[in-house]
Amino acid sequence: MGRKPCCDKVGLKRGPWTIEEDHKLINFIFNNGTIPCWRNVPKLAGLLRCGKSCRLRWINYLRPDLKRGTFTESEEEQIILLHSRLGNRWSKIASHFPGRTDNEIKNNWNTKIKKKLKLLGLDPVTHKPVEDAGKADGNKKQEESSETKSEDVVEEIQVSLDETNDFLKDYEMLCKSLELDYSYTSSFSMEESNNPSMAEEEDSLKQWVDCVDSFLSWDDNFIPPEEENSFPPPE
DNA sequence: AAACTGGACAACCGCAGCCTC
DNA sequence: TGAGGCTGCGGTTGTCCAGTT
Repeated sequence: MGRKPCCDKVGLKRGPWTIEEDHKLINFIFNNGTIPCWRNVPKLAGLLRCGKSCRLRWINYLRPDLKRGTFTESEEEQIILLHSRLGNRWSKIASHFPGRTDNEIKNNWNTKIKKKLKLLGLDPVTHKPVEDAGKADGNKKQEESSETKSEDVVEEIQVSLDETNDFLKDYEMLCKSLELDYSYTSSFSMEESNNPSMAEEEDSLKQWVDCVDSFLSWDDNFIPPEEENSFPPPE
C-alpha cells in the first residue's frame, strides 16, 4: 500500500539553497554532463538534499541558459495568448520562451498577468470578457445594497469592453506572428556535449561559470571545491 | 524606528504518467 | 499484466524585501 517517499527525508536539508550547495551542484553537473538519475545526485555531489530538490534547483535557477529578469511586455502578451490555447500547462508554455522556466512563468501569471487581465475585463481562466461575472457581481452588490448600479460603473464596464476588443485584435496579430516562430529549441543541452563544437561549448560554459560566480557573489568564508575538478568536464 | 502589508519568487508537496522488471 | 520506481508537472506555501503606516 502506498508508495515510498521519493527520498529518505530524515536528515535532509530543506529551505533556501546556500551558495556552497549551488556550487556543489553546478560542479557535479559539469563534471558528469548528463544526469540519468537525479535520485543519485545528492549523494554523489555531497548534498544533503533530495534528488527532486536538486533537479528543481538546477532547472529553475542554475541552468546556464536561463534568461532571468522581468518579463517584457511582448513576452507577457505571448504568455496570455499561449495560456488561452494551452491553459495551465506551464511547461508547454515555457517551451516557447528561451531561457524561461515554467515556474517563472507560473509565478508571473499568478502575480501580474492575472491582475492585468482582470483590469482589462477578461476572465483569466476563460480569457473571455467577464460580462457575466460583472452581472453576477452586480447582483451581489444588489443583495448587499438595494441601490442600483451607478452610471459610472456602467461606463467603466463599457471602457473595459472596448479595451478588451483592442486586446483581442492584438491577439490575432500575435497568433499570426507566433505561427511563424514556433520552432524554438533550447540553446543549451547536456545531451549535446558530444558534438564537434565541444570546445566552443566549453568556452561558453566557462564564461557562464564566471558569470554565475559573480551573481552568486561568493562570500569570503566559502572556499570553492578543488579548482582542478571544476573544469573542464571529463571526456 | 518599528510594525504591518503586499508583491515577487524560490521551494515544497503530491499526483500523473511513463518505464522497467 | 500489474506493482513499484522515477521524473515531470501544476498547485500551493514559505520567505524575503520594499513600501507604507
